[in-house]
Amino acid sequence: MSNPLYQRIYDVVRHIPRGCVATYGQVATVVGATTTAREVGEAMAALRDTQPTPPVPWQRVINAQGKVSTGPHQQHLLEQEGVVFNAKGHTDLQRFGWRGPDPAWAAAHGFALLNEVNTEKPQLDLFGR
DNA sequence: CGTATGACCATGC
DNA sequence: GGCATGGCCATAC
Repeated sequence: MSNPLYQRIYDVVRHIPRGCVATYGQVATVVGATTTAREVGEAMAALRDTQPTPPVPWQRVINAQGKVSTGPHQQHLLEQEGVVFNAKGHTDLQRFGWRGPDPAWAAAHGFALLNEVNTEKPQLDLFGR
């Protein structure tokens, strides 16, 4: 697509590392203030017909509930990359969730970072032990 | 330009 | 946890 907005969305998705997942909302936040999760979904849907080059790792974009939105195939692709899902199809966003783009890259291309949530999290030892 | 649509999300029950 | 609702905003017609 020559669509500028979609190109920006694809650029961001291409920066999600292997073995990580990002939510539609996260991608929307990075792309820009007016961009919504719905538009990210639209941009991903457009890939069903035409795959741009370089390819976009669309499977790494999932919904805010930690589940895939398109069916078992997407989950399978992620599992091959090392992402773990439980029996109900949920993944742990704290563990596999994307922490945001490289700050230098984001600044160079005019993208935002993922503020809020992360940074310092309380040391609740509720997983692992 | 108005309407319908959507691989979404937060909220409330 | 599931289901319904309203909001969101770019696209397609």
